Amino acid sequence: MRVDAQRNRDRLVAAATAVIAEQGPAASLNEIAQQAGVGAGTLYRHFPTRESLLLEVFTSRIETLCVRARELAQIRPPGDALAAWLEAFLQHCLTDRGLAETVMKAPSGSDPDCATKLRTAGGRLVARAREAGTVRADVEVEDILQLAIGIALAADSPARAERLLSVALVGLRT
Amino acid sequence: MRVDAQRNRDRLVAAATAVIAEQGPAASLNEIAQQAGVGAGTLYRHFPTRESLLLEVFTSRIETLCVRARELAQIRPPGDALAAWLEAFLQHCLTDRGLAETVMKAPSGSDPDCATKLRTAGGRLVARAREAGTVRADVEVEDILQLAIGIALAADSPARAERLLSVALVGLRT
DNA sequence: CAACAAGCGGAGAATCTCTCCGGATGTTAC
DNA sequence: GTAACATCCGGAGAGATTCTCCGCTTGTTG
Repeated sequence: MRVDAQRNRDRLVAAATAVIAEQGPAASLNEIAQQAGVGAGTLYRHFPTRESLLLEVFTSRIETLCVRARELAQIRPPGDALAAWLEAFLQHCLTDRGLAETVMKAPSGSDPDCATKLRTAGGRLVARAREAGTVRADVEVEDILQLAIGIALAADSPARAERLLSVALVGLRT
Repeated sequence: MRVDAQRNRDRLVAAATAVIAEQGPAASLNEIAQQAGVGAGTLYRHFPTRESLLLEVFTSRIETLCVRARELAQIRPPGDALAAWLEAFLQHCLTDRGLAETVMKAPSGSDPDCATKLRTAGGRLVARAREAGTVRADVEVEDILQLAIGIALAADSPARAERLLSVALVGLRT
């Protein structure tokens, strides 16, 4: 990749991060391009869809969560680790409005595919908890993630989101 | 209200119902107005926001659910009635893409305020179940509705949605 | 049936997404 | 260094959409 292309890409992600933090994930792509000092065409060349841009913006969050999953797996028993990780995931979703939606709608075939990484990281925790007999065996990995995403999407306050997650966790236990 | 105004309103709702069934809840309002044989201004006079139109479109669904809540309250024990009603709610959300979102975002102050009716109807079932000691006492009415809405929003298939609801119901029991 | 109020329509302003291609700018081979 | 090439850029503009505004039409009422 040419250096100017890389620089523009970086600028776009930085501008998108700022604008989205301010206006939410439905912010104008035009404005993002302008803020980045770049033409609209450049934006669309680097990020063909809005989702691909959002995914890039949320990359650092997602990777933080992946790391957290590994940490928790080491310092906590399976059941606790899963619960703590879901809570962290929820926290991030509530902070960055749009993260949950982005992860939900993410296509599974894109290249950096952060959403898939997140699923894998969470999946390990779930698998471990299931082997340890802490969570129901008839529940798939994807179930648990979707439940967390749904809670993040529908809850109208952080307090409620946490309560709903705790309810869901009770339901997940054996 | 003048009779022509009423007629136009009816036409708009009919057209919106058809177009939304075909294109989803993000359908063009222009097209809905055109389909109704009415100017765009007329649409916006009757329904200032997209949400208000969607709410009207989903009115019959919502009222069906309110009726169902009353029926279930009579023929089933409290816990079962609530579970069955939530399942019915989920069914409707999965059928009419956009119902869940509409109910979620509905302003609580509008006049026919179907969303509030739905909350009241569901609320009675929840209250009854709580009095009977079937559901946890520390869970509010709104919690349960938001949980169901979240599941409807995030689930990627009807089968998964039902499984998630069953998990949630376990968590809600005392 | 006149006078008034209520409602209508659709042109148009403002905004947004997304495309296209002439021209500018890195990169590479010599 | 520089010529030749591939890559990338910019932003005008097409097309779509939301929403407003106001002159004109149509019901309603006494």
